[in-house]
Amino acid sequence: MNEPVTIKHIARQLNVSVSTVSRALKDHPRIGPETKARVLALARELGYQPNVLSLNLLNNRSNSIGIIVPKISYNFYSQAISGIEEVVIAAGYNNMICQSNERYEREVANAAYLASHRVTGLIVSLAGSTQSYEHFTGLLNQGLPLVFFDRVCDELATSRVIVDNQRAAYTAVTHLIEEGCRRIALLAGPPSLYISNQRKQGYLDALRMHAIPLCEEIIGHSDFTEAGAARLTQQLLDLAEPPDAIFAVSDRLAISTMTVLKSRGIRIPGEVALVGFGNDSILSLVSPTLSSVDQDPFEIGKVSAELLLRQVTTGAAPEVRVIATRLIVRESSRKR
Amino acid sequence: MNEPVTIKHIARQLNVSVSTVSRALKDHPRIGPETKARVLALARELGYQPNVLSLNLLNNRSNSIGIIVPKISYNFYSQAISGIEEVVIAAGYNNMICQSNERYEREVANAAYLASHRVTGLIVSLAGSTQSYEHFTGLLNQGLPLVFFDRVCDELATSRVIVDNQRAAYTAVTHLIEEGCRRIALLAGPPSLYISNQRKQGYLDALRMHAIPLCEEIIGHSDFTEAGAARLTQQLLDLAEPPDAIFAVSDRLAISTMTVLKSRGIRIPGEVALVGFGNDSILSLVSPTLSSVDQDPFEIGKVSAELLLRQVTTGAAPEVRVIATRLIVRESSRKR
DNA sequence: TTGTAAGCGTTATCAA
DNA sequence: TTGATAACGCTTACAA
Repeated sequence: MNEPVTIKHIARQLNVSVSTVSRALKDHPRIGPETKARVLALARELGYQPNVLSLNLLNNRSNSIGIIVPKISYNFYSQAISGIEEVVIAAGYNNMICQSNERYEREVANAAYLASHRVTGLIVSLAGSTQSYEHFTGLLNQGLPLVFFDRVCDELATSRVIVDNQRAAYTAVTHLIEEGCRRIALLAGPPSLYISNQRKQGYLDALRMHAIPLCEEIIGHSDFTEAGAARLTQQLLDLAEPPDAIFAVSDRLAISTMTVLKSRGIRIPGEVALVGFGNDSILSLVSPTLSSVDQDPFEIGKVSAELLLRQVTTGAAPEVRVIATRLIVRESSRKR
Repeated sequence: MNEPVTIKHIARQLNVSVSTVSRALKDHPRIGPETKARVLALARELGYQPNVLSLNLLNNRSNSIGIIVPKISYNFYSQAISGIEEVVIAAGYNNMICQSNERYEREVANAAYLASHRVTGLIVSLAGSTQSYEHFTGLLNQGLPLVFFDRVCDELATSRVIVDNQRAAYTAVTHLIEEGCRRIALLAGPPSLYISNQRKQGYLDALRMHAIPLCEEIIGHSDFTEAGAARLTQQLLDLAEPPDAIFAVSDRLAISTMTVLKSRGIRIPGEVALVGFGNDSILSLVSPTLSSVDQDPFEIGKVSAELLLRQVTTGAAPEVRVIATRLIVRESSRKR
């Protein structure tokens, strides 16, 4: 039960003051070379580790970046986190990862937790149920740098890293139209989320551009959960006139949809074509392989971290970055 | 840029001392009801949030549990983390999640980072490359409660949450034998890892029990990466006498193996049967669906957290828990 | 070159 | 019932 070594221990053993020890350890100029050597030697011998808590208290600021994502188990987010991590660690910071589990209350708690730890900045993707942003406005007013990615908040003047959701959705739906689909259902996300609306807008654009009449009954808003997607899919299939294609605004929804389609013996893409969003690594392994919009989550994470660190170190203004997407066509939507 | 409110601000505004404010906020008995009301009112109005850093420094202990896993993107670990989180949050703690990325150096850095934040305890699954444990022995000697799960260290006297790897592997290999396979390859993990050896032992047991001769050339040790598994699979298939089944000690390895088999046009399970370990949610979606050993990662996480918290609160002794597994037979190993 | 002392935000102890 | 003070580990003017 040897308790942690502090500079006090070192000072006492060496019969010098704590400030001398501090200076020796910090490469301070005004210190005798011999004293310095003695301190460093003993510090090493005792396995001295600076107490981060006290340093953070002193600076009123920790050396960590806070990350809040809906769920780390979502492939997209764990990859984005890896991207963030690469940049953050190279810059000498650490990161504190939190998941909201898609719940607003957890997101609020996470934000408070990270703020109370005086993180250097915050990188956030919103929970599906989040509809108000006071838990962030307060922090912004305190001057805490904040970067949203993927599920961003467009009401706050922060950096944002997004893909061109509207264009990507437009491309995906146009692809379905070109494959001959005419009754294309949309499996959307919660209307409260910006990206959800953007993707829906792209869907609407594509229909309009190709003079396909809009039909509200084949547009379903999910809560981004598998269960919700499955329920909506069942409803779509039970319609008098079921769709001949489904565009799901996330891969998890698409997978859930696929499971339902298969369980009802519906051929993909023969009877119903399917396109997802996110290009999860799973998609090329399932059968049929699933078409999707590739978003490069690792890159999105990296850029998010870069924007945040730039804001921290150079005081740069918030910035919006749009990352390129591309449609990956696989079996689930190839009808000819 | 309004800076965080402290008890000093409140004290000054109310013309009382900081200790009075502290007492009011902490429901201390010796405080005038009127003063208390005034303090609470102002604290609420100003949006006072206690400074966690100073509290942690004072107690030399944070209110968080540290978690180190090889990769949060591995389905097994993100689910285990969710299990841990459920218990930890219900008990009023937070958690700090770190990933070693399978690298020993990151694991050491993570351990130091979490220790320096004076986490209440540590829940760890080892990196594939970890072969020495000094980064943990020091912390143990400082009295930091430590629980290993999944990839545990059997050289340290800590709590451990594992499955009966040897028995599970035995069952899986026996299943392959019963399906008629006679030349069963083992795709093992790094020999430095305890679980890797346990699973290998189960494999050996099964062969011996069924009088199947052991053949060293069809036993390959991977580093738990997809690339490594793919390389080993290629080698196995290039043998003069390739295997008629492969038992991979992790689902990621199995998936990688499956990809190679498919790319070479080898029928599963017709020519080569395949069984994985972990029962990743992906397995029922791939084609053919993959047999695997189910480990219940959520439960493993929960139990790990429970053991840790018990140790923290009641000073209970370290304990080893074995979680039940079951073999899930799917298409990839069903030959009749 | 080294030491003293204040301070970061909070709580606990002691005194008033 | 309240206030002053020390302490947690560390850094940094300022003094010596």
